Amino acid sequence: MPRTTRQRTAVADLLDGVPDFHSAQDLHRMLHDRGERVALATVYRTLQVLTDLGEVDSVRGPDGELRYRRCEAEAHHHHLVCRSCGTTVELDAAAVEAWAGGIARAHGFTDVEHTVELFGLCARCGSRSADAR
Amino acid sequence: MPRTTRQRTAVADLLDGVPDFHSAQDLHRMLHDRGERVALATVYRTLQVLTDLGEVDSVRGPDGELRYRRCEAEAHHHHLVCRSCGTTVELDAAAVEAWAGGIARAHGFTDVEHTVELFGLCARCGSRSADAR
DNA sequence: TAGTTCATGAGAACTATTCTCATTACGGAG
DNA sequence: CTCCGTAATGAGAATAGTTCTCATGAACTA
Repeated sequence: MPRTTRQRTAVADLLDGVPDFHSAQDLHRMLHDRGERVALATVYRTLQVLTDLGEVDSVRGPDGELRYRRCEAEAHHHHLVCRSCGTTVELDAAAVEAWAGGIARAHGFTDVEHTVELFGLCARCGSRSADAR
Repeated sequence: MPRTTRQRTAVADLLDGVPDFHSAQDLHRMLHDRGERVALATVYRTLQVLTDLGEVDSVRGPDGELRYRRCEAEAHHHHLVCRSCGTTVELDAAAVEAWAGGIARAHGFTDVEHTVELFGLCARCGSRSADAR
């Protein structure tokens, strides 16, 4: 029985407005910049709740930090994230799903979940950093 | 110019003796139990060095903790890890590699790296937990 | 409107990992 | 075989992200 609070709403609204993945800390900063007063711990709690409800999507970046985003596709899916600017492409990876399931079954594993995330430099960031070098 | 020290050797030997993935903390504990006196920081440093040398393999578990293991396959590969007992199967995922590369290219991404890990319950642990319920 | 209970805020607490820096000890040169 | 320069170590402090505690505040419900 989740309760509708000002903070909960603020976080949800924020997520509706920003594309791509952001860390809890980032989101907290954004809320603060918007003038919303929400404690960091509350942001974490809310993100957890939303994730449990399946309304938010989370991935762990290469540095181990969790990043969240309003989930757009309904089904299970994966991401291609720009390491530099955070731009995200949602992938429908039926091929990978099938592969993962098959492999797991072949090895006698059950109750399988998988992590598949791609990180790279998007076209824009890629050309920019090429200049820098 | 890496230097061969008692600690380095101890960690390498330990890794040779244990299959499956273990956290740095676990490895440190094991060393301690073996009577080897190696500082935790040194374990971390050594694992980093070995990882850079490609002699050790690391994956980030669902909890975000890094787990290490002596790398068996030479090339880049992925894992199927039992959530319960840690048993690991090394996967040669040429199919996934190709898929990842293709997807990334299709979206204009470069310098792509990917994370693909499967977690589940191995045959043994699966049947055991079925009893428990 | 009153009361119950879930949610919040603030900061402490935790966990994993990295860093600092004084001290130790490889390993090549002589 | 010893001497030395320098990389490696130990111990604990420092970081970063995240979770927990607990007193206080605000949503629903009757």
